[in-house]
Amino acid sequence: MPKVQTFTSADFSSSKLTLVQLLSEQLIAGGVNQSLRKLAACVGTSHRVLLYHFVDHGQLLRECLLYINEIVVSRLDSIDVPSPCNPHDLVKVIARASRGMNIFGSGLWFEIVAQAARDNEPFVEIAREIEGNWVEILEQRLALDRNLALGLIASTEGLAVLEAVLSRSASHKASFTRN
Amino acid sequence: MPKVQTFTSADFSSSKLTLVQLLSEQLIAGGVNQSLRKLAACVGTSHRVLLYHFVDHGQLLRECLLYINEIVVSRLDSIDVPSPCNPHDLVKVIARASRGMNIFGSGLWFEIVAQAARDNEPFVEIAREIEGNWVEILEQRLALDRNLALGLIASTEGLAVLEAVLSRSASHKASFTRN
DNA sequence: CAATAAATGTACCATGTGGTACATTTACGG
DNA sequence: CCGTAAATGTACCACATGGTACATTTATTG
Repeated sequence: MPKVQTFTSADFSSSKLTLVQLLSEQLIAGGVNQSLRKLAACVGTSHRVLLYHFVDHGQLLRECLLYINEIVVSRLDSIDVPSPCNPHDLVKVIARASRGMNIFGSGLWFEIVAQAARDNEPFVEIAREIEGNWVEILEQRLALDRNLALGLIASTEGLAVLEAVLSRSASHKASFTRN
Repeated sequence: MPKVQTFTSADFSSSKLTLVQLLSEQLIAGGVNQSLRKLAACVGTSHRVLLYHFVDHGQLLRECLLYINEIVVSRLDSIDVPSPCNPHDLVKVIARASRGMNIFGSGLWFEIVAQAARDNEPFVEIAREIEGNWVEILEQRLALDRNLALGLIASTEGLAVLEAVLSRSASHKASFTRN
Protein backbone atom coordinates (compact mmCIF):
# COMPACT_ATOMS: atom_id res chain seq x y z
CA MET A 1 0.00 0.00 0.00
CA PRO A 2 1.71 3.15 -1.21
CA LYS A 3 1.93 6.37 0.70
CA VAL A 4 -1.24 8.30 0.23
CA GLN A 5 0.55 11.52 -0.41
CA THR A 6 3.72 13.46 0.13
CA PHE A 7 3.26 16.92 1.45
CA THR A 8 5.09 19.97 0.30
CA SER A 9 6.16 22.44 2.89
CA ALA A 10 3.15 24.65 2.27
CA ASP A 11 0.74 21.81 2.96
CA PHE A 12 -0.73 20.78 6.22
CA SER A 13 0.87 17.66 7.42
CA SER A 14 -1.95 15.22 7.89
CA SER A 15 -1.12 14.91 11.57
CA LYS A 16 -1.77 18.59 11.98
CA LEU A 17 -5.17 18.26 10.35
CA THR A 18 -6.26 15.57 12.76
CA LEU A 19 -4.84 17.70 15.49
CA VAL A 20 -7.11 20.54 14.45
CA GLN A 21 -10.06 18.20 14.37
CA LEU A 22 -9.40 16.80 17.80
CA LEU A 23 -8.71 20.20 19.27
CA SER A 24 -11.89 21.56 17.75
CA GLU A 25 -13.94 18.85 19.36
CA GLN A 26 -12.31 19.56 22.66
CA LEU A 27 -12.88 23.29 22.29
CA ILE A 28 -16.56 22.64 21.69
CA ALA A 29 -16.74 20.26 24.60
CA GLY A 30 -14.71 22.25 27.08
CA GLY A 31 -14.77 25.83 25.96
CA VAL A 32 -12.36 28.34 24.60
CA ASN A 33 -10.77 29.19 27.95
CA GLN A 34 -8.82 25.98 28.34
CA SER A 35 -5.11 26.03 28.88
CA LEU A 36 -2.75 24.63 26.30
CA ARG A 37 -1.83 21.90 28.72
CA LYS A 38 -5.40 20.82 29.26
CA LEU A 39 -6.11 20.87 25.55
CA ALA A 40 -2.98 18.86 24.93
CA ALA A 41 -3.95 16.31 27.54
CA CYS A 42 -7.46 15.90 26.15
CA VAL A 43 -6.00 15.38 22.70
CA GLY A 44 -3.22 13.09 23.75
CA THR A 45 -0.12 15.21 23.34
CA SER A 46 2.00 17.63 25.24
CA HIS A 47 1.51 21.37 25.27
CA ARG A 48 4.96 21.57 23.78
CA VAL A 49 3.71 19.91 20.62
CA LEU A 50 0.81 22.29 20.32
CA LEU A 51 3.17 25.23 20.53
CA TYR A 52 5.25 23.61 17.84
CA HIS A 53 2.45 23.10 15.33
CA PHE A 54 0.60 26.30 16.08
CA VAL A 55 2.94 29.09 16.97
CA ASP A 56 0.80 30.56 19.62
CA HIS A 57 -2.20 30.00 21.83
CA GLY A 58 -4.06 32.62 19.83
CA GLN A 59 -3.10 31.05 16.55
CA LEU A 60 -4.33 27.68 17.71
CA LEU A 61 -7.67 29.21 18.57
CA ARG A 62 -7.83 30.97 15.26
CA GLU A 63 -7.23 27.86 13.22
CA CYS A 64 -9.55 25.63 15.18
CA LEU A 65 -12.42 28.09 15.34
CA LEU A 66 -12.19 28.74 11.63
CA TYR A 67 -12.24 25.00 11.10
CA ILE A 68 -15.35 24.73 13.23
CA ASN A 69 -16.82 27.55 11.23
CA GLU A 70 -16.28 25.64 8.02
CA ILE A 71 -18.15 22.66 9.34
CA VAL A 72 -21.01 24.76 10.63
CA VAL A 73 -21.24 26.47 7.29
CA SER A 74 -21.34 23.20 5.39
CA ARG A 75 -24.07 21.99 7.70
CA LEU A 76 -26.05 25.14 7.30
CA ASP A 77 -25.51 25.05 3.58
CA SER A 78 -26.91 21.58 3.24
CA ILE A 79 -30.29 22.08 4.85
CA ASP A 80 -33.15 22.01 2.46
CA VAL A 81 -36.26 24.10 2.79
CA PRO A 82 -39.63 23.54 1.17
CA SER A 83 -39.47 25.75 -1.90
CA PRO A 84 -42.24 28.20 -1.05
CA CYS A 85 -41.75 28.86 2.62
CA ASN A 86 -43.10 31.66 4.78
CA PRO A 87 -40.86 33.28 7.41
CA HIS A 88 -42.62 31.51 10.23
CA ASP A 89 -41.72 28.12 8.85
CA LEU A 90 -38.24 29.33 8.01
CA VAL A 91 -37.59 30.06 11.66
CA LYS A 92 -38.59 26.53 12.50
CA VAL A 93 -36.40 25.00 9.82
CA ILE A 94 -33.38 27.02 10.75
CA ALA A 95 -33.92 26.56 14.44
CA ARG A 96 -34.07 22.82 13.97
CA ALA A 97 -30.96 22.80 11.82
CA SER A 98 -29.00 24.99 14.20
CA ARG A 99 -30.00 22.83 17.12
CA GLY A 100 -27.99 20.08 15.55
CA MET A 101 -24.90 22.26 15.66
CA ASN A 102 -23.40 21.81 19.07
CA ILE A 103 -21.71 25.15 18.71
CA PHE A 104 -24.87 26.52 20.29
CA GLY A 105 -25.77 23.92 22.84
CA SER A 106 -22.24 23.69 24.13
CA GLY A 107 -22.04 27.42 24.74
CA LEU A 108 -19.04 27.90 22.48
CA TRP A 109 -20.81 30.45 20.35
CA PHE A 110 -21.69 32.56 23.37
CA GLU A 111 -18.10 32.48 24.52
CA ILE A 112 -17.04 33.76 21.13
CA VAL A 113 -19.67 36.47 21.18
CA ALA A 114 -18.72 37.51 24.67
CA GLN A 115 -15.07 37.86 23.75
CA ALA A 116 -15.97 39.69 20.58
CA ALA A 117 -18.09 42.09 22.56
CA ARG A 118 -14.94 42.93 24.51
CA ASP A 119 -12.96 43.50 21.34
CA ASN A 120 -10.62 40.60 21.95
CA GLU A 121 -8.95 39.08 18.95
CA PRO A 122 -9.15 36.64 17.32
CA PHE A 123 -12.76 36.51 18.39
CA VAL A 124 -13.97 39.70 16.76
CA GLU A 125 -12.65 38.50 13.44
CA ILE A 126 -14.05 35.02 13.85
CA ALA A 127 -17.44 36.07 15.10
CA ARG A 128 -17.77 38.36 12.12
CA GLU A 129 -16.72 35.56 9.82
CA ILE A 130 -19.28 33.16 11.24
CA GLU A 131 -22.09 35.67 11.37
CA GLY A 132 -21.24 36.77 7.85
CA ASN A 133 -21.45 33.21 6.58
CA TRP A 134 -24.89 32.86 8.04
CA VAL A 135 -26.15 35.99 6.39
CA GLU A 136 -24.57 35.04 3.12
CA ILE A 137 -26.08 31.58 3.04
CA LEU A 138 -29.54 32.77 3.98
CA GLU A 139 -29.38 35.49 1.38
CA GLN A 140 -28.02 33.40 -1.47
CA ARG A 141 -29.32 29.90 -0.99
CA LEU A 142 -32.70 30.97 0.26
CA ALA A 143 -32.86 34.16 -1.78
CA LEU A 144 -33.93 36.20 1.18
CA ASP A 145 -33.96 39.91 1.76
CA ARG A 146 -31.01 40.92 3.89
CA ASN A 147 -33.15 42.26 6.68
CA LEU A 148 -35.21 39.13 6.77
CA ALA A 149 -32.04 37.10 6.93
CA LEU A 150 -30.78 39.16 9.85
CA GLY A 151 -34.13 38.80 11.58
CA LEU A 152 -34.04 35.06 11.17
CA ILE A 153 -30.56 34.87 12.56
CA ALA A 154 -31.48 37.05 15.49
CA SER A 155 -34.45 34.82 16.25
CA THR A 156 -32.32 31.72 16.04
CA GLU A 157 -29.66 33.07 18.33
CA GLY A 158 -32.17 34.47 20.78
CA LEU A 159 -33.87 31.12 21.00
CA ALA A 160 -30.48 29.51 21.53
CA VAL A 161 -29.90 31.81 24.48
CA LEU A 162 -33.24 30.94 26.02
CA GLU A 163 -32.60 27.28 25.51
CA ALA A 164 -29.13 27.50 26.99
CA VAL A 165 -30.44 29.19 30.11
CA LEU A 166 -33.73 27.46 30.69
CA SER A 167 -32.95 23.88 29.77
CA ARG A 168 -29.84 22.27 31.06
CA SER A 169 -29.91 18.62 30.32
CA ALA A 170 -28.95 17.55 26.80
CA SER A 171 -25.62 15.94 26.04
CA HIS A 172 -23.25 18.34 24.40
CA LYS A 173 -20.24 16.39 23.52
CA ALA A 174 -21.81 14.44 20.69
CA SER A 175 -19.57 14.17 17.68
CA PHE A 176 -19.82 16.88 15.12
CA THR A 177 -17.25 15.41 12.80
CA ARG A 178 -19.12 12.46 11.39
CA ASN A 179 -21.37 13.60 8.63
CA MET B 1 -23.89 64.55 63.59
CA PRO B 2 -24.90 61.16 64.97
CA LYS B 3 -24.01 57.89 63.49
CA VAL B 4 -26.33 57.13 60.65
CA GLN B 5 -26.91 53.63 61.80
CA THR B 6 -25.50 50.80 63.82
CA PHE B 7 -25.44 47.50 62.08
CA THR B 8 -26.32 44.26 63.69
CA SER B 9 -24.23 41.28 62.82
CA ALA B 10 -26.67 40.13 60.17
CA ASP B 11 -26.47 43.43 58.31
CA PHE B 12 -24.17 44.37 55.52
CA SER B 13 -21.61 46.80 56.63
CA SER B 14 -22.00 49.83 54.42
CA SER B 15 -18.43 49.42 53.19
CA LYS B 16 -19.33 46.06 51.83
CA LEU B 17 -22.23 47.52 49.93
CA THR B 18 -20.04 50.03 48.16
CA LEU B 19 -17.63 47.20 47.56
CA VAL B 20 -20.35 45.26 45.79
CA GLN B 21 -21.21 48.30 43.73
CA LEU B 22 -17.65 48.96 42.67
CA LEU B 23 -17.01 45.32 41.94
CA SER B 24 -20.17 45.12 39.90
CA GLU B 25 -19.08 48.00 37.74
CA GLN B 26 -15.73 46.39 37.24
CA LEU B 27 -17.31 43.06 36.39
CA ILE B 28 -19.39 44.76 33.74
CA ALA B 29 -16.43 46.64 32.40
CA GLY B 30 -13.91 43.85 32.47
CA GLY B 31 -15.83 40.60 32.48
CA VAL B 32 -16.48 37.77 34.83
CA ASN B 33 -13.15 36.04 34.26
CA GLN B 34 -11.02 38.50 36.16
CA SER B 35 -8.79 37.37 38.97
CA LEU B 36 -9.44 38.43 42.50
CA ARG B 37 -6.26 40.45 42.39
CA LYS B 38 -7.24 42.36 39.31
CA LEU B 39 -10.69 43.04 40.68
CA ALA B 40 -9.15 44.21 43.93
CA ALA B 41 -6.76 46.52 42.12
CA CYS B 42 -9.51 48.06 40.01
CA VAL B 43 -11.55 48.66 43.12
CA GLY B 44 -8.71 49.93 45.26
CA THR B 45 -8.14 47.14 47.73
CA SER B 46 -6.20 43.96 48.11
CA HIS B 47 -7.40 40.57 47.12
CA ARG B 48 -7.05 39.62 50.73
CA VAL B 49 -9.83 42.02 51.63
CA LEU B 50 -12.11 40.59 49.01
CA LEU B 51 -11.60 37.13 50.41
CA TYR B 52 -12.41 38.49 53.82
CA HIS B 53 -15.71 40.12 52.89
CA PHE B 54 -16.81 37.47 50.46
CA VAL B 55 -15.71 34.06 51.54
CA ASP B 56 -14.94 32.83 48.10
CA HIS B 57 -14.36 33.86 44.53
CA GLY B 58 -17.62 32.18 43.61
CA GLN B 59 -19.47 33.89 46.40
CA LEU B 60 -18.19 37.26 45.27
CA LEU B 61 -19.50 36.57 41.80
CA ARG B 62 -22.81 35.44 43.15
CA GLU B 63 -23.39 38.55 45.23
CA CYS B 64 -22.27 41.00 42.57
CA LEU B 65 -24.17 39.40 39.73
CA LEU B 66 -27.33 39.27 41.78
CA TYR B 67 -26.80 42.94 42.60
CA ILE B 68 -26.44 43.69 38.90
CA ASN B 69 -29.57 41.71 38.29
CA GLU B 70 -31.50 43.86 40.75
CA ILE B 71 -30.49 46.99 38.93
CA VAL B 72 -31.34 45.58 35.55
CA VAL B 73 -34.70 44.49 36.88
CA SER B 74 -35.45 47.92 38.28
CA ARG B 75 -34.52 49.45 34.95
CA LEU B 76 -36.65 47.04 33.05
CA ASP B 77 -39.47 47.53 35.49
CA SER B 78 -39.51 51.27 35.02
CA ILE B 79 -39.92 51.45 31.28
CA ASP B 80 -43.30 52.65 30.16
CA VAL B 81 -45.07 51.41 27.07
CA PRO B 82 -47.90 53.10 25.17
CA SER B 83 -50.97 51.44 26.60
CA PRO B 84 -52.22 49.69 23.49
CA CYS B 85 -49.11 48.36 21.86
CA ASN B 86 -48.71 45.72 19.18
CA PRO B 87 -45.86 43.22 19.41
CA HIS B 88 -43.89 44.94 16.70
CA ASP B 89 -43.69 48.14 18.73
CA LEU B 90 -43.04 46.19 21.88
CA VAL B 91 -39.88 44.77 20.38
CA LYS B 92 -38.70 48.27 19.63
CA VAL B 93 -39.49 49.57 23.10
CA ILE B 94 -37.80 46.69 24.85
CA ALA B 95 -34.85 46.73 22.50
CA ARG B 96 -34.33 50.41 23.20
CA ALA B 97 -34.62 49.92 26.93
CA SER B 98 -32.28 46.97 26.97
CA ARG B 99 -29.73 48.85 24.90
CA GLY B 100 -29.36 51.18 27.86
CA MET B 101 -28.33 48.23 30.01
CA ASN B 102 -24.66 47.74 29.50
CA ILE B 103 -25.01 44.18 30.62
CA PHE B 104 -25.59 43.47 26.94
CA GLY B 105 -23.19 45.79 25.23
CA SER B 106 -20.35 44.89 27.53
CA GLY B 107 -20.76 41.20 26.82
CA LEU B 108 -21.32 40.27 30.45
CA TRP B 109 -24.62 38.64 29.71
CA PHE B 110 -23.09 36.42 27.08
CA GLU B 111 -20.38 35.38 29.47
CA ILE B 112 -23.02 34.38 31.96
CA VAL B 113 -24.98 32.49 29.33
CA ALA B 114 -21.86 30.73 28.11
CA GLN B 115 -20.96 29.57 31.60
CA ALA B 116 -24.53 28.54 32.26
CA ALA B 117 -24.53 26.52 29.06
CA ARG B 118 -21.61 24.59 30.55
CA ASP B 119 -23.46 23.99 33.81
CA ASN B 120 -21.05 26.05 35.86
CA GLU B 121 -22.34 27.48 39.08
CA PRO B 122 -23.16 30.12 40.12
CA PHE B 123 -23.98 31.03 36.56
CA VAL B 124 -26.76 28.54 35.94
CA GLU B 125 -28.57 29.82 38.98
CA ILE B 126 -28.00 33.46 38.13
CA ALA B 127 -28.87 33.17 34.47
CA ARG B 128 -32.12 31.51 35.45
CA GLU B 129 -32.79 34.24 37.96
CA ILE B 130 -32.22 37.00 35.43
CA GLU B 131 -34.13 35.34 32.64
CA GLY B 132 -36.94 34.58 35.05
CA ASN B 133 -37.18 38.20 36.08
CA TRP B 134 -37.51 39.26 32.47
CA VAL B 135 -40.33 36.85 31.83
CA GLU B 136 -42.04 37.82 35.04
CA ILE B 137 -41.92 41.52 34.33
CA LEU B 138 -43.12 41.17 30.77
CA GLU B 139 -45.93 38.94 31.88
CA GLN B 140 -47.10 40.99 34.81
CA ARG B 141 -46.41 44.61 34.01
CA LEU B 142 -47.28 44.29 30.36
CA ALA B 143 -49.89 41.59 30.84
CA LEU B 144 -48.47 39.47 28.07
CA ASP B 145 -48.99 35.89 27.21
CA ARG B 146 -46.05 33.81 28.38
CA ASN B 147 -45.12 32.69 24.91
CA LEU B 148 -45.24 36.21 23.60
CA ALA B 149 -43.02 37.29 26.46
CA LEU B 150 -40.53 34.55 25.66
CA GLY B 151 -40.59 35.53 22.02
CA LEU B 152 -39.90 39.14 22.85
CA ILE B 153 -37.00 38.18 25.07
CA ALA B 154 -35.57 35.92 22.41
CA SER B 155 -35.79 38.72 19.87
CA THR B 156 -34.11 41.16 22.22
CA GLU B 157 -31.27 38.81 23.01
CA GLY B 158 -30.83 37.77 19.42
CA LEU B 159 -30.56 41.39 18.38
CA ALA B 160 -28.08 41.94 21.16
CA VAL B 161 -25.93 39.15 19.75
CA LEU B 162 -26.02 40.63 16.28
CA GLU B 163 -25.17 44.03 17.63
CA ALA B 164 -22.31 42.67 19.69
CA VAL B 165 -20.79 40.95 16.71
CA LEU B 166 -21.44 43.35 13.89
CA SER B 167 -20.94 46.70 15.55
CA ARG B 168 -17.92 47.28 17.69
CA SER B 169 -17.74 50.89 18.64
CA ALA B 170 -19.98 52.09 21.45
CA SER B 171 -18.61 52.91 24.87
CA HIS B 172 -19.32 50.19 27.35
CA LYS B 173 -18.09 51.43 30.61
CA ALA B 174 -20.70 54.11 31.07
CA SER B 175 -22.04 54.24 34.57
CA PHE B 176 -24.99 52.06 35.33
CA THR B 177 -25.31 53.14 38.93
CA ARG B 178 -26.63 56.64 38.54
CA ASN B 179 -30.36 56.50 38.11
C1' DC C 1 -8.55 53.83 79.07
C1' DA C 2 -8.83 48.97 78.40
C1' DA C 3 -10.46 45.08 76.12
C1' DT C 4 -12.45 42.95 72.47
C1' DA C 5 -13.80 42.39 67.77
C1' DA C 6 -13.65 43.86 63.04
C1' DA C 7 -10.75 44.99 59.20
C1' DT C 8 -6.48 45.17 56.70
C1' DG C 9 -1.46 44.21 55.57
C1' DT C 10 2.36 41.02 54.70
C1' DA C 11 4.06 37.08 53.45
C1' DC C 12 3.62 32.82 51.97
C1' DC C 13 1.99 28.29 49.58
C1' DA C 14 0.88 24.89 46.02
C1' DT C 15 -0.60 24.91 41.61
C1' DG C 16 -1.18 26.32 36.93
C1' DT C 17 0.06 29.39 33.03
C1' DG C 18 2.29 30.51 28.19
C1' DG C 19 6.52 30.23 26.33
C1' DT C 20 11.51 28.82 25.53
C1' DA C 21 16.17 26.30 25.30
C1' DC C 22 18.15 22.32 24.40
C1' DA C 23 18.51 17.50 23.88
C1' DT C 24 16.52 13.62 21.78
C1' DT C 25 14.00 10.79 18.87
C1' DT C 26 11.79 9.75 14.51
C1' DA C 27 11.20 9.81 9.67
C1' DC C 28 12.67 10.38 5.03
C1' DG C 29 15.70 11.37 1.00
C1' DG C 30 20.26 10.65 -0.94
C1' DC D 1 23.32 3.49 5.82
C1' DC D 2 23.88 8.08 6.73
C1' DG D 3 22.81 12.74 7.19
C1' DT D 4 19.45 16.19 7.53
C1' DA D 5 15.18 18.04 8.95
C1' DA D 6 10.92 17.48 11.16
C1' DA D 7 8.78 16.15 15.45
C1' DT D 8 8.69 15.23 20.34
C1' DG D 9 10.42 15.00 25.22
C1' DT D 10 12.44 17.14 29.34
C1' DA D 11 13.28 20.71 32.01
C1' DC D 12 12.96 25.00 33.00
C1' DC D 13 11.48 30.18 33.41
C1' DA D 14 8.93 34.18 35.25
C1' DC D 15 4.61 35.07 36.46
C1' DA D 16 -0.26 34.78 37.96
C1' DT D 17 -3.78 32.35 40.50
C1' DG D 18 -7.01 31.25 44.77
C1' DG D 19 -6.47 30.62 49.35
C1' DT D 20 -4.35 30.70 54.10
C1' DA D 21 -1.61 31.84 58.51
C1' DC D 22 -0.37 35.26 61.29
C1' DA D 23 0.61 39.79 62.66
C1' DT D 24 -1.14 44.35 62.71
C1' DT D 25 -4.06 48.10 62.61
C1' DT D 26 -8.51 50.26 63.42
C1' DA D 27 -13.22 50.71 65.60
C1' DT D 28 -16.47 49.83 68.87
C1' DT D 29 -18.02 48.94 73.36
C1' DG D 30 -17.66 48.31 78.28
